[in-house]
Amino acid sequence: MTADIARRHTQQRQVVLEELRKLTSHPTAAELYEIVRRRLPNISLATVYRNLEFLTKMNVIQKLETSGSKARFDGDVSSHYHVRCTRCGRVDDIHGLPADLVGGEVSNFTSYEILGHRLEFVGICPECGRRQEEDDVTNVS
Amino acid sequence: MTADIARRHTQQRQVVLEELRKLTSHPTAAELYEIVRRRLPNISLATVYRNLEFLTKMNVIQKLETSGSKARFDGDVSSHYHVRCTRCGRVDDIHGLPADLVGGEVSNFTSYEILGHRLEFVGICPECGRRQEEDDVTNVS
DNA sequence: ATCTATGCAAAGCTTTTGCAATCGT
DNA sequence: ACGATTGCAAAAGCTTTGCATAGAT
Repeated sequence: MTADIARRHTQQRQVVLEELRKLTSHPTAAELYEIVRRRLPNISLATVYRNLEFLTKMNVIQKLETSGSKARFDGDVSSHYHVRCTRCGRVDDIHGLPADLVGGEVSNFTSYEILGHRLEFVGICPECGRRQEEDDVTNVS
Repeated sequence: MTADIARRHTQQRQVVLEELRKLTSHPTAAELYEIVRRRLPNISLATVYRNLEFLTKMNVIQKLETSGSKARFDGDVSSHYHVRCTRCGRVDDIHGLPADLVGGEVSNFTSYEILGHRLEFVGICPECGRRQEEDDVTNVS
């Protein structure tokens, strides 16, 4: 059932995929490039972009383009939602939440043929929340 | 309750707002620029961007940045969801759907402090759907 | 041998910014 | 008069693309 991952099985494509799968941080192309570079110092950013696009089309990874100016990538293609921190931009998975959170009643309110939806939560990550509290204490004057 | 729209009440800002409010098409900055240009031929794209940003901050309009590479703008700030056509990129409002479609149960599944969510539906707009059917007929060979 | 994939550099596209001039108050 | 706003052009930031070379099957 797994899509065949590559027409040409190159080291670059393999390493891009492996490193992405090691991460739960949903990196941008540039972030992943820096990581992959530790194993393949001569790889180019363009190759990372091309492989990320290719793997997305093959449905081996997924591209998260809900908001923000940079696309982020997720090595986990199972359907799940994400939270984005409004302070630091970090993106995390939300596990356990039903993937069909948004019902089919939508079709009654539009003339579009609904194929799906994109949902992303926004909030403050624990780290930024903690930093906030520290600042609050520090700023008492 | 309306935020005061402008510190300086310029013609450019006024026309940008008026033209945006006439549209239900959620134009991009460049699209709106072309429209505004019909009334103010010398306006610059930068001014359109600056005013869209300003009006967004004033909460007079809203910026839709759910997906796609270009931001789109909505002269209607009431909270409502949108559908995006995967074929032509067009974005329409969905009216009548409860704005709190996505429940608060989310907090049980993440350590983030949840502030809100971005939800956008994707599908095929009536026009593209019709075009599809025509093509299907045409392509019978 | 063939044809995809890569690296590099350049280009593309959307958005932002520096600056001097202009306009609103 | 003062300072926000404008127009222009340049810059910035992310992503894509052309092209010759290298590499996979």
